[in-house]
Formats: sequence, C-alpha cells, structure tokens
Amino acid sequence: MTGDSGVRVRFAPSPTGFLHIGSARTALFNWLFARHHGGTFILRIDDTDEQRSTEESMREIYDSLKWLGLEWDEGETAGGPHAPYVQSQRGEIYEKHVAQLLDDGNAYRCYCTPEELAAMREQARAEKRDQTYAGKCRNLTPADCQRLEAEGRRPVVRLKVPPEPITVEDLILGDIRVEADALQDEVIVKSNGSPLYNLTSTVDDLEMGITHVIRGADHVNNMPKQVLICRALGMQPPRFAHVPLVLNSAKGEKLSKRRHGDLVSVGKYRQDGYLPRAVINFLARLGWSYDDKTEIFSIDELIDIFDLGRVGKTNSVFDIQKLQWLNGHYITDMDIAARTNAVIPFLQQEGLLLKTNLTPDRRAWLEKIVESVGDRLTTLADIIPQTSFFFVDNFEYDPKAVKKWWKKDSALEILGGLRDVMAPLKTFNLEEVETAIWEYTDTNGVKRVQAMQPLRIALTGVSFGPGLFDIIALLGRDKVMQRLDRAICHVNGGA
RNA sequence: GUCCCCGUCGUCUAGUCUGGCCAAGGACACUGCCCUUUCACGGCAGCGACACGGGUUCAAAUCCCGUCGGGGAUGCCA
Repeated sequence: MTGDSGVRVRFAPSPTGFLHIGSARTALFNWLFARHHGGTFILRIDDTDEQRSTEESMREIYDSLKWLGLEWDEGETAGGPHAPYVQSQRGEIYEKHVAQLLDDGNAYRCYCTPEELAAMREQARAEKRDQTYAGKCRNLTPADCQRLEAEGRRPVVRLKVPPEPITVEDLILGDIRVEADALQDEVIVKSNGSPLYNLTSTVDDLEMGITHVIRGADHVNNMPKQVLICRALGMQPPRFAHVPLVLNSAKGEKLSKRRHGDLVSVGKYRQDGYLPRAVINFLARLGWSYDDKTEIFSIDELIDIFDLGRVGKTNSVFDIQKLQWLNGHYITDMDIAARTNAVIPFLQQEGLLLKTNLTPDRRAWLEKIVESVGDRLTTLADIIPQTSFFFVDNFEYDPKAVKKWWKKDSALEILGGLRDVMAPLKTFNLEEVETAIWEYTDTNGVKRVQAMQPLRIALTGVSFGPGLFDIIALLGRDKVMQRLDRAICHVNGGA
C-alpha cells in the first residue's frame, strides 16, 4: 500500500493512555492526506517520556486505529525501511545527531540546575519579560566544563539558536513569525542523557523522510524550534500543518485525558456502539468541510476530496449529538444482515444471546427482530432496551409506563378484553391479530392508543419500541397469552 | 505576566484570500405542526450568528487599526 507520490506523513502518538478523540482526528487527517496523494502513512510511537509511556497504551492505540480503519503503511507491526518505529529504541540515532550538533558548534552543554533556571524564570516573570534562557553557559570553556562537572553537575545539551526572528509557513495557519527575543537555546538532551521531544521528533521526521508534519495546534510553538534544529543539522525541514484543537463543550477548554476521562477515548465510543464509519465522518467534519451543505461522506469520498486547505483555523467543540445523528444514519444504512451481525456482540455481552453460533432458524428470528427495530437505533447498544423483552420473559414493568397506562380498572378491562378476543384466533398471524384488536377497540369505543399502550407494556414492559404487531408476530401466540395473563395478574396486585 | 494563534446561529460550518450575487446558506440540537398503536423515522414550519469600536470604500462578514473575548504555549513533558 506504500504510495510512490513522495508524500510521507506520520502520526506519532505518545503511549500515555487511550487514543484521544482529538488525536484520532489528527491521525485521520494524516491518513486522508496520505491516501489522497497516494503517499505513505507512518505510525511512530513517541515514547521518550519513559515515565508515562506504557505497553498497554500502545496496544490500545493500535486497536483503536485499526478499528477506525486507519491502517498504517510503515510502523511497528507493519515494518518498513526505517525501523524501529518506536523512539525508545532509536537512542543511537539521536546520539549521533547530538554529537554532530555539538561538533559543529550548533549545540553546547549547559550546567545550570533546574532550581537555578526556575529562579531565572521567576525573575523574568516578575520583570514582565519573556522567560527565556539567557544563554548563560553558551561560551563555557573546556576548563569551565571540567570544573562544573567536578562540582557534581550533569549538563543538559542546548541548541545554539541564532539571534534572529524566524518565520515558518504553516499550511493551515499561514505564516507564523516569532521574534528573536522569544526564542531561546532549547534543551535537547536531559542531564540524564535522554533526548527530548523536539530533538527526537525532528530527527525522526528527517530520518524517515517525512514531507508533511500534520499535528495538533498545541505544537505550533514547537515548529520554529524544530525548523531551527533542521537548519542546524543542515537539513531541509518538512512542511507543517497544525490542526486546531478539539475543545470540551462545557468550558471551551482543550479536551484532555486527565479532565474529561473516557469521554475523549476512541475505545469508549467503540464500546458504546458507535460505528467506525460514523466516527470517521464526524471527525472529518470537525474543523474541515467540503462545501456549504454536504455532511455525509463515505471513506472513499473523503480520500478523494480531502484537502488541508479546507481545514479551518478555529478550534472546535466536540458535539456528541451530531455524532449520534451520524451514527443513527449509518446504522440505518446497513442492510439487515450486517446490522444483525453488528448488534450480536452487544446482545451477547448483555447475556441475552449465547456466545455460540446461531442455528439458521435462530438467526432468521434474530434478523426479524432487528428488522422490527427499524431505524430506532442511535447506537448499537440501543438494541438492548429496544429488544431485551424478546429474550427474557420475566422482565420488570417500567414504573412510569405502568403509572401512566395501567390505571387499575381500565387496564384490567382492556387487557382482559384483548385476551378474550385474541384467545380464539386460529392462525394468530399478523392480519388476524390486527383485525381482532381493531374490532375490539371499535366496538368498545376505545381509542386505539388506549388499548395498544397497555398491551405494549404487558408484552414488553416499556412504553416504546418496535411496532406492536411486529412484536406480537415475533412473540407468537403462547408468549403473548402468557404475558397477558402475567400482566393481568400484576395489575390485580399479584406477584 | 510574556509569546503565538483564533473570533459567523447553542454546536459543526459555507461565505473572508480574489469587497458587491449575503437584509448571511446548510447541518446537528431545540420548538411547533403533519404522519402515527408507542418510541423513533420522515415531511413542513419556526427559533437563531457576522464579538465590539473606529477607519478605508459608491459598497465591508469580507480590507486596515484598536479593544474585548477564547484557546494554546511558556517544562531537563509530548
């Protein structure tokens, strides 16, 4: 699947938790961009923060990406010419580049301690200045270094940043200009010897031949730093495109794992019964649009028309109602067989269906149930409240429904009346049942709804759901009569 | 505080670059009506925005300036 257009993009998550919904959108934009241009989509794991990175998180990210259908052409599990694709395994590569930077005089060792730096920052803030490192250790002699190391100090490595403003073009945001004052000699290697994000990310983008860095806008101010590193390395930087962030609806702040829990987890939407197609469509339209009216896009259409130039500059708010609408649309869009397949795991998980293969009869019956539900599913998990009564007999009666529709005397009369007209039916087919019920309501002057709702509650326990005649047909005579008796007994105050 | 970015209906957005076709269009949500055995679906209708103030211009949502608001960053995290 590796393309030959020369376009190479990467999605580089840090494995510090589940796949965040905003990250998923970044992955999607990268993937769409690669597919649109016939390029290569690379998955790289940026785990230089050993403290927070976990193996489990890595697996979950793989799972979520695969579930969304965002297959990668190069990366862990896919292989590729630039393996390994996990930063924690690429130490030597970074060391080599840091050595070059040091040798060329483009980087230097700094012996300031974190405490000293914090003090300098505090002072800068008090004086309302940029809190940038002033380059104190920039011109240390080898003798100075020796003396400081003798004190027990361990140096960090800093990039030597030229004192001039820099302007970098962003494919979404336009030109980003940073004044020389706001730039500082960034730390690229920690005092314990481990390289930092701006270094590793830049080196890998260069090494892996990345042509376009498409990532979240929380990285915009890393862009100049990384371009500077490229220059110091004598390399041409990739092009950048920063995608505005996805905010939390309530407060308008960045959606974060810490604050918003699994609300932002792709895995949660999978569990809750959302379709990958719906999530993709939703994510695509968050911050991107094609024209002034189209909302529904197939994957192929997205690949065909996706364009970074149509990504907006403003942050957007995650609106689950729109996702729900799309999900309902895509569920309805599936044929009955596919919908049945999709819903089976949810029924099994709820214990309504055994986790074994269905017999052809049982399968046909299930499909009819699914068909009866029609377009009432917003999520696949909605199959439970919509149909659980098909699978269990001793369901509870919803108290609110009972209160509204089972006023003792009338309910008894109606349920009894319905039982009496249905009992003698010969075939109990849909037509026959319908005729009998309408005959009952018409001759007794009962409004249809006043008969149907009590009956529905008797048969399903709730006041909503598929068409009642479909339910009756699927339940069959025995269950219908049993449930009617049970309901009458219940209204009478029985158990 | 400082730096960077952004500001069209509640939300996602079209329109902004290339000023007039915009008394601002679509979608989700919401409200009402129709349909209807329920709940949904669907159909129709309604509600609803150019952050504010200056300027440029015959003409500004679109260009310029300022203010205000929001977000991000400011780390030996990514």
